[in-house]
Amino acid sequence: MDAKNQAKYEARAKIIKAMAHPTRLFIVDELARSGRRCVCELTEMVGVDMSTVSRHLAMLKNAGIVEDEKRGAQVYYSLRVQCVLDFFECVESVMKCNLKDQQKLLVS
Amino acid sequence: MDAKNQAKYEARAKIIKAMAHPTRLFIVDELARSGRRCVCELTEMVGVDMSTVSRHLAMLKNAGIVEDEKRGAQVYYSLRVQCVLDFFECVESVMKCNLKDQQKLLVS
DNA sequence: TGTATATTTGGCTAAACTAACAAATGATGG
DNA sequence: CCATCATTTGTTAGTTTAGCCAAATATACA
Repeated sequence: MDAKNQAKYEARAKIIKAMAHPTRLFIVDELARSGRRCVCELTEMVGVDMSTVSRHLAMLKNAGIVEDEKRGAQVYYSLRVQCVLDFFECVESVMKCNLKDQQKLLVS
Repeated sequence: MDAKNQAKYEARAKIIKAMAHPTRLFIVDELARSGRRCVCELTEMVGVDMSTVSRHLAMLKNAGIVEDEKRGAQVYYSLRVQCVLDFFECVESVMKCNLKDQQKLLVS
């Protein structure tokens, strides 16, 4: 793999990596469901320190997955690209496929 | 987030994490393009030790993204689920979106 | 102005993770 | 038996990072 390709796949991996954490997945899922949430709301839902949630959101923003909008004292986050939901769909089908194979093993 | 949800998002994250590496992304891309590749072919393309490639493939297999088939001395890998290509498509559109925003910053 | 709330950031620690190579082990084919 | 292909083990070194606390910043409201 040459340097150019290396850089290309590193850039892609960076974006995917931003999704590869349970808390951030939850946040993305919640934003997809509700459209928009402020940090304090997400903090309560997730149940960790607000500074931690803020960091997770900064990662998602840095990757270009979410965007923020200041409204008074609150900062509201929302999805910047809708297609991230395809991620979930695909992950679900992989999991279903894994489950099916495990059942096959049990039967035989 | 309760324990049940925690487990749910951890399982999802595990699958996404398996894709969050440039070499593994390259491999998935290559398998999507060519349909099937043995370890030795991939090793030459990637340009790292064969044992390293084998490990990457084991991770992808463990996540349920690829499957293997033994043919004589070689082991051929192929995609188990086609929808992973949606990942790429989405990542591309996120990157395009990022680029567009950067250009806006330059103009203003 | 002063206080409370919301958010980000710096500092820090512990920990997990992981990629990579080398070497040993297994399996297959000639 | 030897060569090739592949996996596994051991190891190292490096990165990463998630989490909390505390400090800094920003806004709203009394």
